[in-house]
Amino acid sequence: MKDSKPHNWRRRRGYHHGNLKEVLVEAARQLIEQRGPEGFSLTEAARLAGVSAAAPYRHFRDREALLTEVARTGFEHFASQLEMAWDGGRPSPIKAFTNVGRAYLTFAGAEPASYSAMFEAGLSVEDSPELKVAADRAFAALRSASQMVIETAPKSATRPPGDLMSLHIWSMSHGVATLFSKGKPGCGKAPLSNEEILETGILLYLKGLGVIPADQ
Amino acid sequence: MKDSKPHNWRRRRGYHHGNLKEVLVEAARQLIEQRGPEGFSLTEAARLAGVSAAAPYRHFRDREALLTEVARTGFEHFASQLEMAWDGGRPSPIKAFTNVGRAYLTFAGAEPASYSAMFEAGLSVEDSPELKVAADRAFAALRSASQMVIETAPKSATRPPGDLMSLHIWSMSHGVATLFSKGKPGCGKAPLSNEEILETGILLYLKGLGVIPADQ
DNA sequence: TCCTTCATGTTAACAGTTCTTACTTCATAC
DNA sequence: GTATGAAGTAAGAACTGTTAACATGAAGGA
Repeated sequence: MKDSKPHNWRRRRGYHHGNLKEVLVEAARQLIEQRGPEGFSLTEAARLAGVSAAAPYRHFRDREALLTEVARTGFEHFASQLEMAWDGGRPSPIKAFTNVGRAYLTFAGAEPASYSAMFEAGLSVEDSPELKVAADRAFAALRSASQMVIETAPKSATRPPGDLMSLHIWSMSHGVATLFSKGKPGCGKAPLSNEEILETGILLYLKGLGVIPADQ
Repeated sequence: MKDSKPHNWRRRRGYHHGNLKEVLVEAARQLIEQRGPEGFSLTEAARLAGVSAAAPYRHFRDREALLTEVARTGFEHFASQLEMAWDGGRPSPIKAFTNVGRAYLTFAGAEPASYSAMFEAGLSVEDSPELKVAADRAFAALRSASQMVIETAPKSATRPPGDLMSLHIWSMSHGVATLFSKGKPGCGKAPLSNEEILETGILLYLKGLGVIPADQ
């Protein structure tokens, strides 16, 4: 669906499935997209994968373990997208930074199930070291980009630490990504697209930082 | 818990409960706080209210109807808090505006169940007119405050429409409120409190607007 | 004062669904 | 040709939402 290499989706050549683990993760994603992170069932994921209800237990200890795997792979993919968008700050830090913002929304829109497993499923990072590693990688991308943007500001300007700036940007991105979707409480009052809302917001924030001249 | 008048919580003087509807809503809030919006059960809410599993159907058509009521009353309360914090723009629009931001976080922290029913439960505003009314009231508070702040900006500055500004502020507030809590993926990297993160973010945004002098 | 009415409870049951385990069977790699 | 990993089958125990039929008791009119 998003990967270049084909998944052999639901293709089994015999008794053994072959790649049940990946297929279960993908099935879980489909279900989460429909019913939300708490509403998906291990049994139904198995059914969707064309396999018995007990089969998943060969690959996942728990229902929660599958959910965690969805979140983990989501963070991995998320991090890749952000890093790619940042592209080392090319062509310019500011331009690259807005690209990161766009990439954030693109990911949230293209993989809503991953996104909600990552941020709305109530998983704790402390429960799984692998999850923490993947999450940290994504945040590191945001933080290093923020840091580099800040350093382009004139010395006279107020320069908050890169950590803080990345939290600001992250918050606004997350807010835009989760609030303004179909049917959500705040929808309808926005004649603009998510991308436009976030981009104008980031631009104003960057002006406040002094990174962008105020009269632009 | 948050109201001045006592609820007669779980007090029944006979066969009839007296105020079962309110008590069920409050019970649902407790459960949602523990298990999330999708994880609460009508049966368990009834049990918590000290009443049979069928009793709630006298007051709510559905499981979802109860969830909707949690969200609706949440929005009502939310709107009140925001309006109170804004206080007509006193003592100054900027000060009042940061008060609104603080009130936003206070509400999300004090009533996490309401908040998640309002924004993370996947309820559609279109399904219930009453829900829409309550939600609109909250957003109106945010929008009128934004509008008034914008009008204090010098004419030379870029002045986005109040609608757009309120979406920016709402996004950042929602992001801060939902991202940086105990155990959440992004927690731990923040040596600052939610309030500090949001306040510094809003201040930088307002500088970008030209509402606050840049060298402050 | 009594008797009816009716909103509000209760009990009981149906029809699903889920998670999870124990044991069995298959097919592949060594 | 067998060890082993990966599926299937079956079953238990627990929930759930929801409905139907019955019980209660407070309010108000006769």
